[in-house]
Amino acid sequence: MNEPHIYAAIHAEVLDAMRGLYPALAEDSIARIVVEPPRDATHGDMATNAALVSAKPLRLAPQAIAQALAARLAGTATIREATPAGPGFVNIRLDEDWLRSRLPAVLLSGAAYGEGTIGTGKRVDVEYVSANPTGPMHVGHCRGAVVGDALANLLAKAGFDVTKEYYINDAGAQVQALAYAAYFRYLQALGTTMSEDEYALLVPGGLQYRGEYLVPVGKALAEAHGDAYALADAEHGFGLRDPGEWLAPVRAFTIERMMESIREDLAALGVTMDVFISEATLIERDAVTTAIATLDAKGLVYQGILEPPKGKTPEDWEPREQTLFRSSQFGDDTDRPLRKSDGSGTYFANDIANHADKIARGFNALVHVWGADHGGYVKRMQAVVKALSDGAVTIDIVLCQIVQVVKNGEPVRMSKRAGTYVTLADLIDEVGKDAVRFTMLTRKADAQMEFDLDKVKEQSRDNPVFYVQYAHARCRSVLRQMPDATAQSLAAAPLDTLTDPAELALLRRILAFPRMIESAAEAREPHRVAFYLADLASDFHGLWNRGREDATLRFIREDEPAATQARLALVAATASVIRAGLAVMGVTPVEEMR
RNA sequence: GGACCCGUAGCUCAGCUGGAUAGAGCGCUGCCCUCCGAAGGCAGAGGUCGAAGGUUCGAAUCCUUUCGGGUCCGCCA
Repeated sequence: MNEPHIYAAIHAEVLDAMRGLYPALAEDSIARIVVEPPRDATHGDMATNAALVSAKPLRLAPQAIAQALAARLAGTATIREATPAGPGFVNIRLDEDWLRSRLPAVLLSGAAYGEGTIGTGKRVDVEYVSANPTGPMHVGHCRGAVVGDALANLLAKAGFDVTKEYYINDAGAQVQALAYAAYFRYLQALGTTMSEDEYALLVPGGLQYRGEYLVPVGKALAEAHGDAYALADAEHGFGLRDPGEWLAPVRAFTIERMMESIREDLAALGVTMDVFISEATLIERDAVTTAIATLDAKGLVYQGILEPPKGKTPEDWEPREQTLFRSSQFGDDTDRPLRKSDGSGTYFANDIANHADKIARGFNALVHVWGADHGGYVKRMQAVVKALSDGAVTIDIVLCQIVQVVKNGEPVRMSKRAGTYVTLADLIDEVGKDAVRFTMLTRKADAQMEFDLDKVKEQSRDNPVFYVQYAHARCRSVLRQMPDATAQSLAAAPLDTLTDPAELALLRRILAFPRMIESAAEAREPHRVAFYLADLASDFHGLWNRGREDATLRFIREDEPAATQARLALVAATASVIRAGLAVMGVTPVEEMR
């Protein structure tokens, strides 16, 4: 069990002090007290708003409370100095001995450092990727995959019991069209002379998926079933047999193959799912009907007619009575249809079943990572979860904005026809899995991103992938020179020689890691890990560079074995924290730069 | 027409859920390598946080309006 991190420790001290000073202070005011790093580091290590938030309930001047609080906090073993400031802040300067004393625990906990407790006892389901199984994954899926995976890792790090989930859209018209496309490749494998365009005229919706990736599927079908699914045809050799005789098995076979390739792509990206949920299976289990019935029992389903969409009304719009869900009662703009005119469930209805299933599986919190094009879907899904769980289950939806791939300063156009379609596998081949993952996390999810293929491979200060990896490699290179130093031996080293501002800055950064994990998890923002690591790397490189001008600041000094041990402890802790952070991001640390 | 996301230094972006004099990298300017850790280092300039109102002790952050950019918008998934 980790001891509380430094912010939690000081927060507890501040609360104690406030309770001691003002026994009458209500708990809801106490709950608003925070301890944070001040924006300006010259103000100290931490600052608290305790006086500001309790001034009104106590009917006292904030400055007076700040005075009293500062007096009470100063001079403990942890706090060297507490001073009232500004409108009523109390600035806190930590005792440096205390800070140094926290380092051994970092070394000893190793990869576990930063594990938090905010998620303890909570089960969270993170659903991401969920690409339709109609073809290979492309860069458009990539950001969601990385963000979702890192977010899941982050939540696990913060103490949640996490399930990584992939929802397979294997029920609708898209996979039907996919099956027809695979069937064409099957006929080709048998030797049909029919052209794509001829075939397109024979099947509903035409030939929608013309990619080469279905060729092996067609071959496999031919190997497995011979010509049993085809019809001898004088003109082309082989032609279309009644779909009733082959469509279902061909569809199942093709989806299975597509999912295999998706799993491979994900594995190349370092993503492994815990659970795959099939939309078709939910329908077979009658989960959709059941879920709608549940909503109906709550009085949230009715027959009604929707207003036409505002603005551009579709040509063929006509008012129609439909089965609707009252999502507008939960903040959605309008109610939403549950059944198509043929009586089958809409995609939305199926997704309601999916969420009812999640809730039934006992999750306390649901998280989705979606592309920006699903933005319009957010409110209705939140409405569903609120309605089904009576507000007991939380749902957070992280929207990832578009990624623009740039090469040689030119945007790469995404076009299947022009052959400039960038698959995920291509991207990984080009820059490597680690660079892809790290780079995808160097923007917050809701900002658009440019993925510059050249920049990502660049070895310079402004490429954070390189910069962070380089810091780790430098740490490892120093440690390799002192092979006797282990985490255990370094954890026992006296640290009182660590007094240089650059050393202390690095130490403070290391000690801030658990708090960063906590707040990033709470905000569902994995990109913060990347920014933290860049800052940590910057502190480390800064210290390294100091050693260039001032030889007494080098890590290894033959004449000063004690100081060397202390610095190695700092270096080992730095490497350890970088590894812990990269682990959350799903990036493999490097031992040396090449 | 409506919904959602973004708008912060010349450029690319952070800003820890409302805190103090708004930060980083790149670029720019000026210094620093015959050698010792320069794929670099140090210092400096650069901002009415798109605009206008509002909420309060306090706003880049919350609300309203508005201007740009993006993603979408009834039985598609």
